[in-house]
Amino acid sequence: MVDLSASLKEVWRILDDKEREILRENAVVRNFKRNEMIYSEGDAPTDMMCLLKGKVKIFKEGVGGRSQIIRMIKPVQYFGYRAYFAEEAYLTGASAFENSSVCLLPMKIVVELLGKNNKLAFFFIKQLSIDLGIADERTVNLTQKHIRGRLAESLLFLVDSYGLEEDGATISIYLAREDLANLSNMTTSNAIRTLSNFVSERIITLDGRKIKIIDEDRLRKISKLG
Amino acid sequence: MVDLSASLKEVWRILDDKEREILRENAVVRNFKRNEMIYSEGDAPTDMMCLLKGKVKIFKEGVGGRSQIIRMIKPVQYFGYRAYFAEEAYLTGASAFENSSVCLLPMKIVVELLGKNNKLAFFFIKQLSIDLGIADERTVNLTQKHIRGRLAESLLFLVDSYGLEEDGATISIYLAREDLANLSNMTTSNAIRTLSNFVSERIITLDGRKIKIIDEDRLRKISKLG
DNA sequence: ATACTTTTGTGCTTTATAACATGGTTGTAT
DNA sequence: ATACAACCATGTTATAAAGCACAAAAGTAT
Repeated sequence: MVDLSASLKEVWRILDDKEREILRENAVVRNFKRNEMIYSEGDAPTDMMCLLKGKVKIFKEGVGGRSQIIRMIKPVQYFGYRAYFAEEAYLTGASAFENSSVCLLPMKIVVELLGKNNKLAFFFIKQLSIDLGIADERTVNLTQKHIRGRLAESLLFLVDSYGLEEDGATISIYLAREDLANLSNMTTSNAIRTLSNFVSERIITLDGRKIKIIDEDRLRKISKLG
Repeated sequence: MVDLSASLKEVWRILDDKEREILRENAVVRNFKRNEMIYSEGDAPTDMMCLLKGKVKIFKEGVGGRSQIIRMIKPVQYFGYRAYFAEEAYLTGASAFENSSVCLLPMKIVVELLGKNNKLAFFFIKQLSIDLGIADERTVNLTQKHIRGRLAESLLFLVDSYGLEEDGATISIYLAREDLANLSNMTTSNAIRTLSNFVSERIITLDGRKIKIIDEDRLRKISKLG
């Protein structure tokens, strides 16, 4: 898993003083409440976003109202720029898992900077390339692995993305079973069921939405072998 | 569906005479036989490719030897540059469906041009953004639609990508049932079965690997409703 | 505190799809 | 022409996962 939290610093380093000034002048910080939509499928993209604080999910509504979480954002990570570059409306929606602060940068300004600063262009090319790779991997994982493998993978993904609490075992994000299901491409009942199976197998323990990883090796094996 | 066949001309237009000369000097054309691998999962990427003639599939091996076709390339389309930009090994393999001619451009040269020509950078940013959107759509389609929906979608995708023959109905690519299955995320038997169902429902007709679309509207409905 | 909604947990049933088995067909190499 | 391999077709069985029903628990609003 790539540590994308480096990206803010990275971008900042790429820019010169004048460019940083331009960004500062045009950036707006907005706060979003728990479960508030940041943008919706079909919206016209105007701004690029940088998550300063909180947690955000990017998702798509599929057939029959089932929603699929495509990726999850943590501070400090950029998102919401793909659609503008592709000259499309948003194909996904974004909403805040918890109260979040987002910095909005007008894409027009970004494109202007991009036209002058090649390093910034390389930054986006690399980021998009990494994300495309992740998406391709994800397609195969979600379609070919069985339920246990998909859930195990999601748990490991959450650990990679949001880390562990001070105890070194509890995943630092508390998701509803439904979100865990949408992340792992399964029904809520199956997420619940499979979680309890993992508990009986002493792979994890549960305390409400807190998930503690007991046997990470085993989780990795389950994730790998589908 | 985006017509990517415009991309060669597009790129060519972006470049100036000197840049075109550099490309010409460093480009190599290679021919690949039917079913020959162009690159493999795990290889280190060195060149970007442009398909001049033929048909190419990009695929990934999943768990249990099942392979998943990620995308298909037609002339004149670029491919194989993602991994280099992401600074990764190839996550996918590419092989020729039929005898194909591929033009190879060293990525080092491409990156050099990229550093000087911003329009070229924008070209890649846009292309990657479009592909990322397609990948996200695909994830949801492959995971949430039922077999009939997935197969219908694949058939429409093939029509969009490779077009129809002079009769205005026969899809201009002849795939083995297995490839159709790998494209639609199902087993070969189910691809065969579902195709015959479509025949009995007078949605398509079959003649070996030739697939004739009789009722495109119905195919679209099936694809949409999962 | 109370009622009310949402979320979680479990057992049971149904269904979609994979897996398997077998035979026919087509293509290909000798 | 013959043999052999790959591909296609179809029926049967097995199973993973969805769907449904209901109850308990937790969270939220009045």
